[in-house]
Amino acid sequence: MKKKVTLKQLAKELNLSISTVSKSLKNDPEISRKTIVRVRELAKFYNYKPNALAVSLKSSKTKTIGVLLPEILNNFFATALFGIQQEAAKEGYKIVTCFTNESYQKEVDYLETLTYSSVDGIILALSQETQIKNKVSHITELAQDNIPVVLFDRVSDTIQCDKVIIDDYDASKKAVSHLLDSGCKHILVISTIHELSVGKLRAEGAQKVVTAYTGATLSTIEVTQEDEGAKEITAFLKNHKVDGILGFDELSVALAIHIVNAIGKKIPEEIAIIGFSDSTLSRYSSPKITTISQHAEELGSMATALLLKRMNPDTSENTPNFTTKVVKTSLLKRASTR
Amino acid sequence: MKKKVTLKQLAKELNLSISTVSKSLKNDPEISRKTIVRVRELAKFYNYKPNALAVSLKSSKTKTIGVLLPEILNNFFATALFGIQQEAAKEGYKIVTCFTNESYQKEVDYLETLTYSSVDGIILALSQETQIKNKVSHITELAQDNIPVVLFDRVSDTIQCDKVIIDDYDASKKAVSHLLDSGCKHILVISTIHELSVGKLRAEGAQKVVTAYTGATLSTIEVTQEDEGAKEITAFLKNHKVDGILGFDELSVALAIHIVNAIGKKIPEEIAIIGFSDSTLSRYSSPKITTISQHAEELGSMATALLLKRMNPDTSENTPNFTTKVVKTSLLKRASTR
DNA sequence: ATGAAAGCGCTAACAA
DNA sequence: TTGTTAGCGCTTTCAT
Repeated sequence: MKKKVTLKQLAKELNLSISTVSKSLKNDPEISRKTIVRVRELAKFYNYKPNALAVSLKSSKTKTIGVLLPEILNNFFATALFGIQQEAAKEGYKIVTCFTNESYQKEVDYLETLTYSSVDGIILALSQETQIKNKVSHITELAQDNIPVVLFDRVSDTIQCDKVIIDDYDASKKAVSHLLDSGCKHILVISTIHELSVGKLRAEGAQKVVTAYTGATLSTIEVTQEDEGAKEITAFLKNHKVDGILGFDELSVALAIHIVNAIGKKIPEEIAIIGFSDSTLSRYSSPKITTISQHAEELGSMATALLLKRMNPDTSENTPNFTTKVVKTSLLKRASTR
Repeated sequence: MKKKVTLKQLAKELNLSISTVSKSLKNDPEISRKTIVRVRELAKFYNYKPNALAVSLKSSKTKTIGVLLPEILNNFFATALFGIQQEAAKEGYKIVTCFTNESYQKEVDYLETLTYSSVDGIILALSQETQIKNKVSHITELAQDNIPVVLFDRVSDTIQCDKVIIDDYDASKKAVSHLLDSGCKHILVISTIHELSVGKLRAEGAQKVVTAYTGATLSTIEVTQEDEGAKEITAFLKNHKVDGILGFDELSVALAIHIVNAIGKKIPEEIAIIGFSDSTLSRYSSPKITTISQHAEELGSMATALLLKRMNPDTSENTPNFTTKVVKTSLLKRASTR
């Protein structure tokens, strides 16, 4: 069994003191060239790596970021996570990830676990339950522990911190405008996220555009339970004229596609579909689904970059105020809209 | 700014020694009831939590599991990750996750990062490049560092460790049998994972069944580049009689669905489709796609359970030999097959 | 029943 | 140029 080599062992073998060895490995100029070379050679021979735990204990830095996501079985968050991990790795940071399953209590518990296992900072998208309850003291308290937080996508005005969001309101306007411009008169919005900040913004944006166009009707179906929602949508499509559907989230889009196909309506001739989720489903459906691209990976990497800057501030400048970065979405025109 | 409380501070405030405080918090019987109560009360008052770093340094345990995945934008691995995190959390373990993007070098690098930041164990699915090169010394060497590893899904015979896999060979037989039983005569297999262990096993299984049925033809298209693959599949379907398709992976299934729809063939009447991936695409396609369920979440949680057992062996028993758990897949019959 | 002291592996101020 | 020492926060053995 290969034991991990420590400074102590190197020092002993070289007949030097521990501190000399430590300094040599840092190329400290106060150590002689000759000694440095000797030390580094032996260190390389043994493949010495400093014990990260000891370094962390000493420095109170762990080079670890805590990531708290509402769910992972969701293209958006999975993609964001990917962006986070990639960006973190660039700077030598690791990520510890937990999933709250949209539960407030889990969010509280995991946050505690993360802070007490000493992550240097936290990236977080609020759980649905947290947004509904609007209880965020578990997050604001992090400031007292001096742990920087970056919120992304699911944010809260009550929390003072750096944030990265998309332009939900505008994106939704963009989507509805696209439908109307292509001749849709009767738009149906489907949402499973009406309780979320992003869902509300999207609803407002959609309504805004429709109101501006006289004569147009905006109906909304808020889905809470998948089966019931599916029935409701099916019934609605049978009993109302609908020629365009906007799905606010992955599940809504999936339901829309499935049901429109099931009742035998042609996409986009009879019903156009546009969605907020760029999942495999959207990309490989027939026709391919027009999508608002949320740039999830960029969202993740921007959140990480912000956090890294907050954790390692430029000594030259004074601490900048909290910013909210808004990532512009783009309309990925595909075949499900005219 | 709230500072984290330490034993030292508690001791000072209580006029006790650090060790007494430490023992009290552990309910050490050699400490008087009265003292224990006093200590615990003050600890609760300050919401004392032991510094995880210090504990880890002392105990050489971090309560952290390193997880190395080939990719995350993939329903299978995302689901497995979910299972891993859930199971780990049950025992108070955190997970540090990295994505190799199927790259050997990244796998090597991340593995080094993980081991030197002292994870207690590692859960890993080999990258594609690693399986092709069959270079696994970076993994076998972990044994020398006494870091237990559990491989899942993408495994290697060269590596001696606990493993969790699915019955790829049987699953594939099951899938092909299902197609043949329902009347398919000309089956096309599509695979983007022909270089992977799992892909090879699935290929063997499929071939086996077809060989057993005289007269049936098994054709295979191995897709390396998506666009070219799509063309190849399209051409093949035009020039050959195909009445059943088996997709070995998420992309293959997606391509199959998309192309069959695009060329206007009816599913399942003209072409039946069955796949190995239970993504949103499969579940919300019209018709819904018959799928081999890989029980990804269970795979993840089993891998974690195995690792936990290996890291915290029962003192009563002697160390068990390495095991390979095989998770039985099941056929999720849906509407894309007859 | 309580405390002193050593040590996990490292850094850094200070001494020599 | 090199070494000594103290200390990060905790556990644990061994006094008292």
